[in-house]
Amino acid sequence: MNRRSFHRAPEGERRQELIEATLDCISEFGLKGATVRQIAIRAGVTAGLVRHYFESKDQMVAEAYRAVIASLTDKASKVEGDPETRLRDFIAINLTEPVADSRSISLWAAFISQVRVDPELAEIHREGYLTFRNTLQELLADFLAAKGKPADAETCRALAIAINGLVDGLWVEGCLAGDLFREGELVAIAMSSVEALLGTSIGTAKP
Amino acid sequence: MNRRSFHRAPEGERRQELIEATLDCISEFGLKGATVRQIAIRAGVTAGLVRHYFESKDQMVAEAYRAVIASLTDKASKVEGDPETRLRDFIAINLTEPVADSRSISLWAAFISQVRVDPELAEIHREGYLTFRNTLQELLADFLAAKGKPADAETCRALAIAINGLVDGLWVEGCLAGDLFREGELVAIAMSSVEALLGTSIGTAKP
DNA sequence: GCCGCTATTGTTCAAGCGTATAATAACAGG
DNA sequence: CCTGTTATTATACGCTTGAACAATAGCGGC
Repeated sequence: MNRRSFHRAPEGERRQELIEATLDCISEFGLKGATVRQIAIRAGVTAGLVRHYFESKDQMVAEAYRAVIASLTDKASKVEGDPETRLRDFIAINLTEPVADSRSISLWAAFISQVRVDPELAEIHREGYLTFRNTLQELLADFLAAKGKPADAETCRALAIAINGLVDGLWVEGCLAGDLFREGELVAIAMSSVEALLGTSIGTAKP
Repeated sequence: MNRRSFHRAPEGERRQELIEATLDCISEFGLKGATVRQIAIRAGVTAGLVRHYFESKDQMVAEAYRAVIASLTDKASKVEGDPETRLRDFIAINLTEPVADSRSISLWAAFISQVRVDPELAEIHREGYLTFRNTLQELLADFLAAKGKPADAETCRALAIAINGLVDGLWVEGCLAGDLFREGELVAIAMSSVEALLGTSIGTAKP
């Protein structure tokens, strides 16, 4: 019986490949369909190797969750330009691909459904949520200041909670039923809604 | 070896008990922790009985999902009174217990994570979502008409999408991190946000 | 060019899974 | 009180799972 040939992956690369394969399996087959064997097949290795890189399957899943959070928040946290542009980009990024697609929400939901079961996942979630909301809150404070609008901390907090909710909710709607909306419709609705909430144009008015 | 005594449950009751036990297990242990044996223990019966009531475990899970959707939408769809009161109650119901709690979102997320895997669950979800949004859209149309505000179908559609997103998003925030908000804070934020979106008071102004 | 290290393979194991089936306890009707 | 029906239990089966382990192939240092 011939042992199949194999090549050694460069430092750290295998780890990343395994995490990516884990996410592929979770999004395609669900959490319970993401078995060690299935993940190994997807990554093009054998099951035994998983245990060489991760102490347990649970640990690998937790790391995979961190990767999901990062992929969902990285781009939006790096917006640049003047406050108005940053706010607009923040909203648009979160409601268009690749952040808003069915794979993303499958992964997000799979992990959210486990936060009650696994305290480590709960901690990862809370940290990601607060980071996201605080980014938004600073964005809003900068924007309102630039517009010469009064914006005490309490007002900014309430607006950040509301707009965070709005964006998250529209993100869910779009991910789950993208075909029910016209191209760009969700982004347009989000923009005009945020304008209504802030009582100010954010530069999206039609000519 | 003594066979344990048992009693026959009234017609249909067992079915309901099994579905409830299924939901308990999913919320406590996750989808993969909700095994036939665990569910049977929770329901106080033996595993074999499950197959007497359901053709397969998958079928039972699908029925359990229907029960979740119903529990999340039933109360809000039965609001009564004048349009303003109905709109206010609709919002408040969705953002307070028992609709908004950590068990609800665990269940919701567990099923959402499977809509890509199981077409039957996807169908159940879509139906529930559209029903919910249409209820809200009619609520808005009635409310705006009562206020003497112009409200063509397209405007109502956009408002329903936005407010649905807002309520869903705040629901998620509240379910996952209820301790980060003050008592009634999310409802208050939702009310003032909806007022801003509609450009009208909905009777929540402070004296 | 050999040697040691380790990344990778292939195999095995006990536990738990969903399902199938036979035995039996409870109940309804005559 | 007996009898037929069926809801329920108990047990078994084949399969998959996460994990453990020994064997080995590839690679860096000498």
